[in-house]
Amino acid sequence: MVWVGSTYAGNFKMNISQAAKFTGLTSKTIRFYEEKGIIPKARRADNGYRFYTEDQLETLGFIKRARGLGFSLDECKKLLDLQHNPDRASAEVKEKVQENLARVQSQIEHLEDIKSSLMKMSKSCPGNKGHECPILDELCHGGHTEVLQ
Amino acid sequence: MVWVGSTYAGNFKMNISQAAKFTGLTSKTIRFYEEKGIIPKARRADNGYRFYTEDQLETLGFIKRARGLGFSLDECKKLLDLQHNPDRASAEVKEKVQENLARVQSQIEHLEDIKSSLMKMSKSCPGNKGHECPILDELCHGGHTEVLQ
DNA sequence: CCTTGACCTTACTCTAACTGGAAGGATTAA
DNA sequence: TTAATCCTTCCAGTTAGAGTAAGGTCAAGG
Repeated sequence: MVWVGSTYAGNFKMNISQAAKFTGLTSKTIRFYEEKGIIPKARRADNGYRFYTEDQLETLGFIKRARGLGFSLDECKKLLDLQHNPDRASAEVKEKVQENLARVQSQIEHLEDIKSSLMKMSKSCPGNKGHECPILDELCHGGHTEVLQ
Repeated sequence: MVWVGSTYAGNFKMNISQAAKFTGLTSKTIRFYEEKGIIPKARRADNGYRFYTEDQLETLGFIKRARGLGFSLDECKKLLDLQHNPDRASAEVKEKVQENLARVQSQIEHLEDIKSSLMKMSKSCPGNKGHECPILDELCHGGHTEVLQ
């Protein structure tokens, strides 16, 4: 068998920790993806160890990048399915991206609301050794800087 | 016993679903907070039902509002402890708020990075019936719009 | 040949903050 | 009486892994 770095006959195999290092995932995470059916079951060497070829590494990298863009594992799976489907339309992919974009945008807006409430609170509080605290007062009795859920 | 709305002798009692309606929580959530030790165990009526007095309702409202501002349950507990501690300094409370603010801010920044990557991707894709898809290409092979973790 | 350390395997538990459901008892209205 | 709606407890599931334990494998050094 040919391992890392070598390019014998254009193919190579990595064991799980090498694949982890290569993709930026952890061994645990790779096994977890397999168990959850996000990726197909890895092939095994004679000793029972998993090994990964170029294609599998590409798939793992795909997931790593999609996760980094805020896609759920479920969505990663759907994106992978589109990637492996030659009859896909780019519109389907774009739609997933835009759904995600909308969700990210609404999370940002929610956090911005929270941020402005927290800033108001922070400004209202002397932040000294005294016991009086407008922050606690507001948390206790409610106020108009409250964030609507 | 005097129930909702009534103010007999300045005290009243609510059962769990009334307390839930009043605070905007759910009965399940209130029980959960009790089980987790975020709030003290509720007193029980003769039939075993929990009931809540004005003070308890205030505490529940406190948590509801603090949660809405992005504090974890653990932090809510700490804020409640400060609220019940007459020797607190407002500086301690303000510190919690500022920690939370910093976390919220960094979440916003992370999401903004993701958002801009997603927008670039979306623009690069024709979004038609064709199979060619720059989004999938980038997820597959990595690109410079990648979000650094 | 033996040991040591670094791998690999599976299987189990834990996290946050709930939500949903099942099974059984209590209360209330018709 | 009966039905609907409460209440109780307990158990399982959610997301995306991380942590730990017990045991098998492998390569290097003495």
